[in-house]
Amino acid sequence: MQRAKQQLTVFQALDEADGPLSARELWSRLSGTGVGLATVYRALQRGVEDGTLEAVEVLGGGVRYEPRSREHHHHFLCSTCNHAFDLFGCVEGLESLIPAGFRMTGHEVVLLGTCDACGDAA
Amino acid sequence: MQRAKQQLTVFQALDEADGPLSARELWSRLSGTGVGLATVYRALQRGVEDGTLEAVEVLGGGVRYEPRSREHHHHFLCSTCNHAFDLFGCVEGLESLIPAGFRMTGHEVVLLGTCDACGDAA
DNA sequence: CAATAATTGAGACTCGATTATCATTTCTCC
DNA sequence: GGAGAAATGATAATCGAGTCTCAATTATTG
Repeated sequence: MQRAKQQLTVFQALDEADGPLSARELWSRLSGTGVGLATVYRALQRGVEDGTLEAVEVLGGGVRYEPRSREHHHHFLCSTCNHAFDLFGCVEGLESLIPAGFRMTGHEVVLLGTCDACGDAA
Repeated sequence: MQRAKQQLTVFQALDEADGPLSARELWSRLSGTGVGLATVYRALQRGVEDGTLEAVEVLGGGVRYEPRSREHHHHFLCSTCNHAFDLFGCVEGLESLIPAGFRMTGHEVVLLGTCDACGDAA
């Protein structure tokens, strides 16, 4: 076995998610599998080390993780359920914001609002 | 006196800053004034309650605060000095990112890179 | 199957951010 | 100036996220 069984479970859960997940979110999705929180953290740490996972910080939810295989994208944070969803596409006009003398190496865009499910419920 | 003296000092420091500051950043700028960390937190909390301050989360630095009086803007986070700078202007194409059924109420844009001072030093 | 190495879950532990406590100082209003 | 209320600074207490430890389980190799 190349890789430990429980850690594989963690990676699968992340692959199936519609957005980046925090360690706790991931763990709660794995309740029932008996996977321990420590194992979730171990899997995440290892994934980041191998380069298969990426740690992203969306907003107010600490660090979340997602497979690095995904294309460049941004996130939508639902202020009701606090879940981060992947978005596709990007924005324009970033360069015009950069002050003189500054060098930009990356950018993050987060949209805030309510997701489909939470909007319906309201 | 409408407002306590030390708390005023805190508000002034925030007004003079070129970007949002965390409680610690603010406190370290006030070293020499004898203002205690607890007072910084008290001032920030009160400012948010009155609506004169806004708590913003940029990235990886926890919560930072800035006067609510500022125009709509975004931030540049220097990955070297970890300071957040205010940017002016905004981006285009946000609406096209929103998935069907989602409602957007706000957005955040953060540029990452190195600031003028840190770029020169390198 | 035996010996060995890797993985695992539970819980203790650490660390930093924030809040609460409390004795002291400073205002405010007479 | 004096009484009472608000503010202050130091520090203890709290809280959550993440890490570490360790005994038990599971895989690997022969």
